[in-house]
Amino acid sequence: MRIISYNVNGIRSAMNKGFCDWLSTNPADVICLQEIKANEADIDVSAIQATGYQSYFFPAQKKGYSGVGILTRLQPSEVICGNGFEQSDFEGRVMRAMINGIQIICAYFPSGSSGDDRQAYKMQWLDEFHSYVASFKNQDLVICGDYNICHKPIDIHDPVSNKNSSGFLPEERAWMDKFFELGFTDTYRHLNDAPHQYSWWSYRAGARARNKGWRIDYISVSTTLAHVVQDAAIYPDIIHSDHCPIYVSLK
DNA sequence: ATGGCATTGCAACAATGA
Repeated sequence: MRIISYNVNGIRSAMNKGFCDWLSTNPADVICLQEIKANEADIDVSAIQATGYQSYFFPAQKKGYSGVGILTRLQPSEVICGNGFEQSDFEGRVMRAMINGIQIICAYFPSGSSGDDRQAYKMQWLDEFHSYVASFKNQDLVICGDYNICHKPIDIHDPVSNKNSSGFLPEERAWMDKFFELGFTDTYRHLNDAPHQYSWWSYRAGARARNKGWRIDYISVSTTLAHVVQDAAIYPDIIHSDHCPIYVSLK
């Protein structure tokens, strides 16, 4: 099974930049989307379906904000919106689909960049998400998403000047350690130790052209699944968003 | 330390993002 995670920064904006042409190339069997920033009624779903994907969306209650979605060429046996935490579900941050016997979770972790209150909420959300994934005892999980955290210095272009930046704070990086220790594997790092590999770049100051980025998007799998990870990739040349798609293929 | 850029809602800028 081939899986992609992609923060599209507004699915309508991405569709205006050729997102469906890219879908038509059949880039994966399942595509987890974050930051759709739209209600389903405002999305041209027929244009997506014409590329061969079924679509499921979980928008935020707040119009034009956050929201996640799953596009799939395979029939899910179950699709669940939300993870049971009130604020997270109000903001449309987590959904999951059971596909070919694997629980695929799509998550848009909060940003803490807009102020102390949002950073505090991010830390609360991380605690909640940890208990959510821990509740799937003995099940194989694939956790796709925009984690909004760089795990290690290799995952950010300038670890020194960003040492106090939300997304690279010690407590956030410690959460990533704890998350992986719970029994998950970072599929990209499992296969690749190359530096300068990023999935998000600021729109400002030509950051993307200069590859001044952050690796904040991940596809994690239950460590019991690590042996079936065939390939993992980042696609920085696919440009419909300030993030790029990331990819994994499972045997 | 600051600002820089983009999407969206809603019709002028405000909110948000990392």
